[in-house]
Amino acid sequence: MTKIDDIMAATGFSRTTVSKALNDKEDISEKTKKIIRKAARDLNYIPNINARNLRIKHSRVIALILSSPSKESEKTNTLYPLLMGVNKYLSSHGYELALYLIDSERQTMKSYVGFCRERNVAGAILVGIKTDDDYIRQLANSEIPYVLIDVDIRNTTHKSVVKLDDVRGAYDATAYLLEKNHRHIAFMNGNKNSTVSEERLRGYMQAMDDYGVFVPKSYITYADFSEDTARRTLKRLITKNPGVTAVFCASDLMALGAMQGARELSLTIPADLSLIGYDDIPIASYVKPSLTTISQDFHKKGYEAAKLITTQLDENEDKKIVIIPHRLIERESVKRLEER
Amino acid sequence: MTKIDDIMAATGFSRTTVSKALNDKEDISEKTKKIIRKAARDLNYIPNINARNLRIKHSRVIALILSSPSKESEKTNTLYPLLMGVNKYLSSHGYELALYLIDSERQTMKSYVGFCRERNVAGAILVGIKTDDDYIRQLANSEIPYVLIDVDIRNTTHKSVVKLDDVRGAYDATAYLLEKNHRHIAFMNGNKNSTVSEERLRGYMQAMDDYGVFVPKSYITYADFSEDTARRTLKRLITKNPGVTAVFCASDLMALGAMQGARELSLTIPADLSLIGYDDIPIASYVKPSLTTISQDFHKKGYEAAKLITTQLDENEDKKIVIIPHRLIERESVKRLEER
DNA sequence: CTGAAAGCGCTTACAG
DNA sequence: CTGAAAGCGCTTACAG
Repeated sequence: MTKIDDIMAATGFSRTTVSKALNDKEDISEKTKKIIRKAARDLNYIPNINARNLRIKHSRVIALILSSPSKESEKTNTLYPLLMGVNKYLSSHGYELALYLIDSERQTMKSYVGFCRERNVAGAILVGIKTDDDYIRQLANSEIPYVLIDVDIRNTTHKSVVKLDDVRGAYDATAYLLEKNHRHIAFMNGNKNSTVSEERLRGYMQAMDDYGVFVPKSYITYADFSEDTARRTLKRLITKNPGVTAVFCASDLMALGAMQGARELSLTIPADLSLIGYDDIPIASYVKPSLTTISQDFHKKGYEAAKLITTQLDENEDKKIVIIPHRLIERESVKRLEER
Repeated sequence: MTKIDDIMAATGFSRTTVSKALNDKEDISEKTKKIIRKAARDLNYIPNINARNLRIKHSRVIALILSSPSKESEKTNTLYPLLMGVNKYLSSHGYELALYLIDSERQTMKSYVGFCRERNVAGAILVGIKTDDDYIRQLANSEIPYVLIDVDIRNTTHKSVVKLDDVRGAYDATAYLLEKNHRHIAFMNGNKNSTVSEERLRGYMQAMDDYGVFVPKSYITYADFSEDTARRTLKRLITKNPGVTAVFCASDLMALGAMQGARELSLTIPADLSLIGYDDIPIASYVKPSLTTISQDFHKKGYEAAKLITTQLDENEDKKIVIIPHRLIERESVKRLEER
């Protein structure tokens, strides 16, 4: 492994000059830089990042902290494009990525903060953490800059978040159903401790309210973003409320479970029951009937989060909230009802 | 940030002793270790990995090098479970992961070797690299230990590989079709420069041969693992060979494309044409008709690759080839033909 | 525009 | 069982 001293020996310049030339500093003449760069190339020089980071006392690495129930995320595949988005921005802006996957078996894992400190990360991106997560508070209280994806820590105005306008997204989904003349619209939500679920509930309620439709308490259910829970929840919901003509599910995976549950009740979709999802995962367009849903751009989410954290670091930009646009994808799972 | 010197000051022990105690070396008394560990905890000590790696001149980081045409892999979602598998093994064995995603726009990227050298990685896992890839040779010629997933470098016996028995997998798929009395079985392969494609072709040919079925040249097509190419390829294939009753596709994604192509030809699956895939991606069980396929365990692939590279590193174990089992999943896309 | 020197936080051969 | 000292490969204030 060649190091700076080898280039120093080869060119006759001092260690200082070699280092500065390699880093393209202003106070080195072009001529010198050329000589040194050539020598570096000839000697196949590759800088030692550990030494560099140790010396400058910070690094250009961003931690991406993913908390994912693995089984589910293998089906939804939302994290992979997100990861690609983060990587795309980072790798083209001289940053590195440190992945921290939170396993279901949490015990082996150090805290995020420990992970970040150990490797001197410059900043962190947190995704899919529940609002009641303990570590998230730790990070918020540490000196490590971070941006949140889809989460929102309460009682703190000083933060950066990348998210959808989930109130609006849920509103759009519900309004779509209402426009198709559905009135008995149930809502299958995810998890009470998740920011997106809270917002989607608000959007649903608001749309129903705007259309002057009363929402019975029993229309609102929670299935924890799980496919199988959704299947069982749907059966219970419809059995208790046979009048329901449409269900808005807060995720496509739950909509898939609901589809299965409906099948088990011998209900045809959309003839007997209309379904609308959220996310637009790949499976959504392949199921029969294909799933009408609110589409979101996971790649962009990751990309924007990476951009946000790095510009905050590099340009000392202020913390802010970035909204990723969503859009309704009309497919086959919703039926228009006759006006009464 | 507390460092070793702070613990040294707090406990009165030397830097050497503190370091050794923290690393649980044998030649430090239990009593001393206890004192030092407590101080470390109290002071919230977190070791600086950069300093450590710099000093020991190697690291416990494994590079995972993924080359993925992003659009396709968002649908197949095979890389995410693989990543989880790698991470699971590594994180529970004191190793770290450095992700290197090869973008379609290659130009910005350094070579793998450069990436690995820069951060002093202990070893690398390469997945999905074509056999004609240039960088792969570079790595093979470097001193960096590596294991390959699904690829096989020719003319080198000294290597570690994690893969399926793809000859057998393809054989099983083809034999299944033959057992269902199909005789006009076409094969839609991936890419000529991929190890898996070569093996799957061999398996297909071998099965056809074992059953004494002649294979016309025009039955063998290549669709580059792309869904849309598969769609077009199937239409061309069937138009040219209307006698074909079944197609074995070397990936589920291609089978999905073939399904679409068949639909465009007004062919019903499996009534008019039987289809079998490879991989068992999540979508396979959700399409209508659901896809009969060869299932592989991507999580295990990653896990085993990580295990292989680290045991080679730690225990100086020999290079070897690990075979991940496959299994045929019977679903709805294949029809049994009447015996003639 | 260039160079000598110090130091980032750790580990480890060596001596006792 | 413990410690003093050197050094991993870099960057950067400082001096010239």
